[in-house]
Formats: sequence, structure tokens, C-alpha cells
Amino acid sequence: MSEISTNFTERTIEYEQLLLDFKVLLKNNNLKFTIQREVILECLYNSDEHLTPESLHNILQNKYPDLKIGIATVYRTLSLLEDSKIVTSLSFGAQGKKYELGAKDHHDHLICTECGDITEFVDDQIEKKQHQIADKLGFKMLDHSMQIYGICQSCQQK
Amino acid sequence: MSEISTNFTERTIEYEQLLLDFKVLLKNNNLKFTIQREVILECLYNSDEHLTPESLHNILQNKYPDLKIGIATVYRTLSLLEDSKIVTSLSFGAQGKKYELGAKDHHDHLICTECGDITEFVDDQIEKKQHQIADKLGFKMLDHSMQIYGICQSCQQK
DNA sequence: TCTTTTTTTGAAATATATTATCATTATCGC
DNA sequence: GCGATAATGATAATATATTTCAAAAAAAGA
Repeated sequence: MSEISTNFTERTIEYEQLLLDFKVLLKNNNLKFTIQREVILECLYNSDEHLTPESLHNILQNKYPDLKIGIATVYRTLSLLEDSKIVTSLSFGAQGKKYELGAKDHHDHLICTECGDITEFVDDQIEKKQHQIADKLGFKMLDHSMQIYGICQSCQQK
Repeated sequence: MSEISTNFTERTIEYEQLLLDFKVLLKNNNLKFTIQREVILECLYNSDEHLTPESLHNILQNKYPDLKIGIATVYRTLSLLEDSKIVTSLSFGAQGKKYELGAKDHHDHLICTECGDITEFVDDQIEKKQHQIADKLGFKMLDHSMQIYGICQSCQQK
């Protein structure tokens, strides 16, 4: 039995729900709920940024050094979460794939073509407009994605 | 002097313009116009699909075997074209980056998840809104892409 | 045209990212 | 707790991308 405490900084209702959904999903597929899978989900939940497998691995190594979590486990878990539509992977510009929890509200992305940084935003008017356009063209809208490319504030100052 | 003929299947006005722009760009940056750079641009122009560096390399090896074009040259040229905003790289789902020519008009797409049909549209209000959002967040907007996924009219009738 | 200067090239080496293998360990139903 | 099964970390194997460098090609000048 592990002595590791997950020591969550936040345990919101929303997170509890997400965790429960994850457990149900695992059970339905004869997969096991492990401490590694839990801390990866928790880390994604508590992070505001889009994480690469590498950065996620670093964070986890610092936060839970006794777990000695392997990079392979991070990759495997991210694939599992992506297949299960719990996280979404993005890959814009230069540096590799980035993952984000997909359970939150729908949002679009501003992507810096210089540093690869990704900022999220939501705009109700655009959401509405998209529905209008789909309707007008006799299209049954299921999902959408939008990216704005450009140069972020800090890169402009360089 | 090379004996290779580029043997273009199509040489539209649009392509000639693109090629000219490319030549001007090269000259302005003290770069040289090479047969390799030309066939890569031509191949991207004549392809309907999004190409990976790998697939582009294969196509070029088959089409111009005597050129013996190296994979490094493909990567280098794609980076150059991307930096110059002539092509855009995308990365959907699993493996690696894909490139497409980005010189055309803004591409907003309605994509049918049933039949794969793609309809283009432009909406001024959305374009404006995007600029407003970028401005508000101190972001210098260069480009954008938007996709709406759903079911098209004819697939709904089936 | 020929010569000089500079850039580009292909091949190979290197670096980085991702996936597979496998012996060991953990989970979970009983 | 026990046994069946799945997951783990370490590391090997692949896949993907970039760098190096001598030779070749392109542009500029005469």
C-alpha cells in the first residue's frame, strides 16, 4: 500500500464529479484506478496552462517525488484520457503536443506563433454567429474549433 | 546545370503569382531560388491534401527521382515557407505536423462529419469580433482558422 | 562567358519525442 | 488475504526533427 498522499490543493465539487466519471469509465473498461492516473488528472485540473507530456512529468516529479512517476506512464495516461474525450490535445506552431482538460466550458484559442503560448477565450457572440451560419446552410452543428494566430504581448516587446 | 524538368501538370495564373511572390521573398532575404524549393512549392500547390514532411518527401522522390531530394531539405523548406507565412502547419489528432498552402483567402470551414464534405464561408461580423478579441488581449492578430463540425443537409436526409 | 562569393544541398550524425517490451508491483473482486 | 489481471517504471526501440559539413549550385561581377 502506498504512503503517498495526493495532498490536493483544491477539491471542488466539479473535480469530484470529474474524478467520479473517470472512475466509472475505468471500471466499464476493466481498467484500474491508480494513484498515477489520479495525480495526472488532478494536475491537469489544477493547471491553467496547456501542458506538454514533458512539462506534466516535471510538475509531477516535483510535486510527488516519492511516486517516481515515469514518462511512459504520462504518455499512456494522456492517450487514455484523450481517447476517452476527457482531455484534448492541441498542437500549434513549434513545440509538440499540448493537452488540456476538455470538460470545461467550450473555448477558443489565441496562439502565439513566436513562443507557442496558448491563451483561451470564449465569446458568446461568436458562438451564436456560428450557429446562425450553420443553420443558414442547412448544417446540423455538432462542434467547432477556432484558432487565432498572431504575436502575444510579451513577444511583441522583444 | 540540371537536366531535370519540373514538368508541371498545371500552371495557373494563381500559381505563377505565388511563385513570383516566393521569388521576391527569396531575393529580399538574400536567399536563392533552387529547383528543390520550386518543386516543393509546386507539390504543395497541386496537392488537395495536407501533407506531412514525410509524405511530401515520398511524393517528390517518386515524381522527381533524379533530384534525389533529401528529407532535410524538405524540413528546411517547409520551415522557410512557414516562417514566410506561405504555408501553415496544422496538427490534428495523432502523428506529426501537416502543412498546407496558406496563401488563399481566410479559410473558415463547415465540415461534414459524415461525408467529409467541406464548405467554405466568410462572415464579416466574426472577422471583426476576432480582431476585437485579439486587440483586447494585446495580441497582434496575423491569421485565424475556424472549423464548424456537423452534418450537412444531404447527409441529414439519409 | 568565366570567376568569385555566398547559399544550398544531401548524407550522416545528433537530438528530441513517442511507443513498445518486460519483469515487478499494485489494484480489485472475491 | 488470495489470486487474477492490469499498470508501472526502466529502458530499449522507433519515429520524428535538426544540425553539421564538404561538395555542388546559384547569383553577382567582370
